[in-house]
Amino acid sequence: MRVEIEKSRIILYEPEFFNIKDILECGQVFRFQRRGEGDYFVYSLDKRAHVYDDGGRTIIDCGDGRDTAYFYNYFDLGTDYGAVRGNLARLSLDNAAEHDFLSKAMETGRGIRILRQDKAEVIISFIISANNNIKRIQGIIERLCAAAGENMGEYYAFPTVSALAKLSKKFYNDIGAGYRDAYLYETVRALDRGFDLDAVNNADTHAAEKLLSGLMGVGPKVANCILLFGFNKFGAFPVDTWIEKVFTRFYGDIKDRRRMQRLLTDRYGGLSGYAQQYLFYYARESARGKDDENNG
DNA sequence: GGCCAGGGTAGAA
DNA sequence: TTCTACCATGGC
Repeated sequence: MRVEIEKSRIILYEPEFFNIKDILECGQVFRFQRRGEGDYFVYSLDKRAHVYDDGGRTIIDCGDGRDTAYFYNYFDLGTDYGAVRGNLARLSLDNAAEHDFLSKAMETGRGIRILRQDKAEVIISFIISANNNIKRIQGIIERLCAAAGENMGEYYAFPTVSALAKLSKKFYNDIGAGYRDAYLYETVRALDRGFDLDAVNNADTHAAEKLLSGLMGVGPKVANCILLFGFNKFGAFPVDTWIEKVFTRFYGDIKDRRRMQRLLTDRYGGLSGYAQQYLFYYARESARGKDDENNG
């Protein structure tokens, strides 16, 4: 993929492993808006990019040019996904059924890239995500931004940690967070008091998971999401209800999520996070397909 | 209208 | 260390 960087735009020519729908709708990020086919706004912290397909090109319009480098890093444009996918495919060769399934998943999610998101934004977002559905998660985050984020004119920024720390537990309840209100209230205060994100960053995946678990509302699954999407530790493998469904197809007798995670990370090692995203997206998209069949 | 959603916590065993 | 009850809310 040829990447051309202008002042305020990044242009991708014939992108084989960049598809904005796959990237945004694979569940790693909640702040985006679909404008049409292959045409999205995506928001990160106080920034916004307009990403759209234009013939054989994809344009990433970063606004006024201040944020071009930010979004180059955000979309992780330096990583060679061809190489990642090749290596990943080899890791499941000893299990034909799983290999076949992962191959289909990688084809369905051909354009997925794992974003490099802001750590605090990911922590807050995935605490909200627990035992929740994506539509509702998006609504809660939207109300959070509108109420506590800076007004950027056409949209609201994600609130800063210090702004969040001024909010009451009742506030989180009022925006619809349900019983996660206390988790958000406590964790925001911990972050504001200087919870050591660098220590998490410098730790290996397992130690980092333990550190994050010290935050209220962060259990094994949410911690792995934070590690993958916020710290880009690719040895992480979040096991959620969708991964559970996939897993049961191949290892039906194992019910425990921690054991599933261990088995999968043993197989996929430092590429676990990539495998997880392909599998999650494929599982969800297939379920959507079935719904469409049932409804029509 | 009941089941489910990118589960976690606290307390018990 | 593992098991269980409980948790708010809205999408579908």
